[in-house]
Amino acid sequence: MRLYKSSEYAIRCLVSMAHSGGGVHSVKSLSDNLGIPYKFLGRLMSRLGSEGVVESVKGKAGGYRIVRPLEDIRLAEIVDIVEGLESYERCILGFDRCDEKNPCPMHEFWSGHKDGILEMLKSTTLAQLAESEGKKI
Amino acid sequence: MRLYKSSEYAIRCLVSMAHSGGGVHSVKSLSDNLGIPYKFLGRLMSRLGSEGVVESVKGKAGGYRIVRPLEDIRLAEIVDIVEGLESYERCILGFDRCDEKNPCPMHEFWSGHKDGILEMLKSTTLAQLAESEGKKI
DNA sequence: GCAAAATGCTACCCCCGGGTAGAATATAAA
DNA sequence: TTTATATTCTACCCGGGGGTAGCATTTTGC
Ligand code: SF4
Ligand code: SF4
Repeated sequence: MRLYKSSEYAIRCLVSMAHSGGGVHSVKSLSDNLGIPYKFLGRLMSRLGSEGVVESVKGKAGGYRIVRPLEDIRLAEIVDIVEGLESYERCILGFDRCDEKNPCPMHEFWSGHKDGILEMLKSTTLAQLAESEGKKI
Repeated sequence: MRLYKSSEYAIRCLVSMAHSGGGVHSVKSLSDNLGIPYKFLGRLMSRLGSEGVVESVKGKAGGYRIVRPLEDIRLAEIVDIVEGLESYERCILGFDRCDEKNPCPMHEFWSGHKDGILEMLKSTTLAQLAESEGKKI
């Protein structure tokens, strides 16, 4: 019942970058500041780069930079890239092919929360998260 | 963002047993009816037996039987036995030591849903789930 | 008593998320 | 041009959830 660590890392990383302006951040500095394993974060950022969320700057003083507008990057997109959204679109019990006509006994208890969480991921943008100055990342 | 398969199996299995009366159910029949791997379910039921949720009946025509009152068995207890509740008591981002004074930027978005889900697990009993006749398990 | 049918137990296997290591490559600064 | 600093790529290890196999044990029904 939690995001994969990769998703957590990606979100914290992007929020941190957005928070401190649109400059270039090296994986090394991000790794140190956020306490994320260096090599692991490197591979993760590379992935986000190939998906067009960030842009890589090679060579000395290089790193990664967010290119798209912050208002345009939603949590759901990040989670989808890193771990996929399948788990968030179906039920906590993992059943396939569920609808209102053929629910399991838990449906009425679970359905609302599931939809709420997915909606939260889909509606929250990096811009919103970056606004919260002073809060921990 | 879902229960472990073990938790799903345990819940479906217990609901099925509760649904069809308080008799003895063999692992074989449960495995066939619910489509759960036989050996895997056997080990899982053994676990539930040692935790006092069900009782094992050995020998021919043996199996497992729910002993405690259905109103007394809550989903949270089952999940706790099978996979632990730690993941449901902390946040979707996996941070430690969070409080209202030192929130991360996602807190206001996430906190309500997290509490709601845990509360749902804690308040839902097997008796409630067993009531829903005709619904799929 | 004996065989059938059930649980109980141990030892494996596979997959994948998480993490590490190292070398190759690119590039800006000195 | 050299060098330091960065990304990039591949390969590997580890732990745990999920799953399988086999055999021992228990007890009922014949
Ligand atoms: S709670 Fe609803 S969505 Fe989940 S398995 Fe049951 S019927 Fe399907
Ligand atoms: S959302 Fe709240 S509980 Fe979760 S990491 Fe942020 S501050 Fe902590």
